[in-house]
Amino acid sequence: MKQVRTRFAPSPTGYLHVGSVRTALFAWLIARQRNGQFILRLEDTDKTREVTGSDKHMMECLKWLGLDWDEGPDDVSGPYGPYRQSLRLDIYKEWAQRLVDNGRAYSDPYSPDQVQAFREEAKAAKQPFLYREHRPSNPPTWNGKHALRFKSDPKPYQWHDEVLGDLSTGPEVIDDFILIKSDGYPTYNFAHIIDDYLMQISYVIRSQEFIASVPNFLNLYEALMIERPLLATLPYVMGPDGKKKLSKRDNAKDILDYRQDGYIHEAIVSFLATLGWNDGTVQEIYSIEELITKFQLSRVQRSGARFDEQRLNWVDGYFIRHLALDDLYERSQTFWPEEAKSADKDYKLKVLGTVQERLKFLSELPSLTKFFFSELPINPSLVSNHKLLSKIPSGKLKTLLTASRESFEKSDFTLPDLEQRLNKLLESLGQKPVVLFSLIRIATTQASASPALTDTLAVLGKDTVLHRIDVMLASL
RNA sequence: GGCCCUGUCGUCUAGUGGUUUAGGAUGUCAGGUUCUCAGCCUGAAGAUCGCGGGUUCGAAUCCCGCCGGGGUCACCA
Repeated sequence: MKQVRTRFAPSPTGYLHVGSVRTALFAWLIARQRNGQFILRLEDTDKTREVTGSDKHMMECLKWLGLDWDEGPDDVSGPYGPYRQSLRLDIYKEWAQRLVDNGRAYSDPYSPDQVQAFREEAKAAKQPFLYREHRPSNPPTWNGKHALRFKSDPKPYQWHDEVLGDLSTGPEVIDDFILIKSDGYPTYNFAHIIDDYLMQISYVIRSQEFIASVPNFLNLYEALMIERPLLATLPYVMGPDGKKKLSKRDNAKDILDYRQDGYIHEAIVSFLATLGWNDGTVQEIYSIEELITKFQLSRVQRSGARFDEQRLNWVDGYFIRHLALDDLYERSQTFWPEEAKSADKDYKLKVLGTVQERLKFLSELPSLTKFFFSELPINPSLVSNHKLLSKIPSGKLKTLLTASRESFEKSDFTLPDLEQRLNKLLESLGQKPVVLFSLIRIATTQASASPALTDTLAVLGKDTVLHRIDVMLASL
């Protein structure tokens, strides 16, 4: 059986967003589940759109997600290199020359303005524009100054797509597209065909915008007399409006921004995989290993899926909750609040344990844990805005806090002891938890929300708790 | 305008003629978990399966027509 080889072939014009990464992920999964190779190729044939450094940025993104490639540009390399199209111009010229020699390519004698005039003519007549209707009878010899066009052979096509199923089109969609631009660079339409063939790609997995060009590609494969790979067309990832595909122009985030925000890369992968794919069971969360064994192109959705960041947040929270504490600690290194710099690992681990199930992503860490590391200024509005505490006179609040302090002073600050003391205080002071616990929470954290009170007190420790209650008492 | 793709709860989806009074998840709301936020548990609301015909004892599922959405018709990929 033929070796499975898939590729991801971005144009280095910016960054990778949810849509592009999902395409890469699906291609990577196919390669990994069949012990094949995953190839990274840079399609840098449009020098005007290229963004310096975006190649490195994209590679960094793929690496973060764990989408490693077996062959690719720079230090990775491989037997079919180079893996940057701009370094392969001689190869394209050679293949183009073959087409010229066979009478299947010709020089375009028209200026861009003239072609544009043809196009507008067609548009005015509400007809699709077909260059071949203007095919010159005696084109000049190809000298590298003119664009080189494919001499197409219009005919109907039927083909199978791994995702969309059986597809067909008529001869009216076949046209003489440009192979080599007048600047000497090949077009995508030509270069990717040659490269996929030479790099022995067995599956071309790409997004939907290319579907209309497939018949032309099929025509070119025939003219080149080369075997074509299997084709799989992925639906779009849609933007928030649900109508247009997600694009950099709207609000599509750079995937690396999610790293910045403290998302777990496995969560991004699981979320992306289930955006337009499911295995037919009710499973919602997948490890990378599970995806490798379970993924199937035939179960990829045919319609576009909207990118829902709320769902991503749920998936990410799920992953965070299920991480071993040590693992979570390792991943949280760069997200701690400034005040935590001097804290030791044991203390941080305890703090992390109390907020693990509350985190959606790691950049929430500072706001959730700040009070564990520094004494915050007394905020009177926490009491005055509280629906019950605000109705209690400050003298009474003082009494409650003082009694609590006395009890805490005798505590060993273990969880069972704190719990027992709190229960006794509720009883002896005749207070409801909502009153007493809120008061103690505010006194010790200067926050309206915190982890469970006993956990919070135990982590803060006796000295801190007593001191903060004293400060609070003085302010009442 | 031609061609191609597509259309199930707000969102992601299950579903390929009958076990479906259309299931799950998320999101929303309510109750519970000694207090808050989150989590967890329980429950609720939420889809005339784009619309109209037809086939059939029976259709989200098959056929026809229509409508909506998207893509493409670049010397961009």
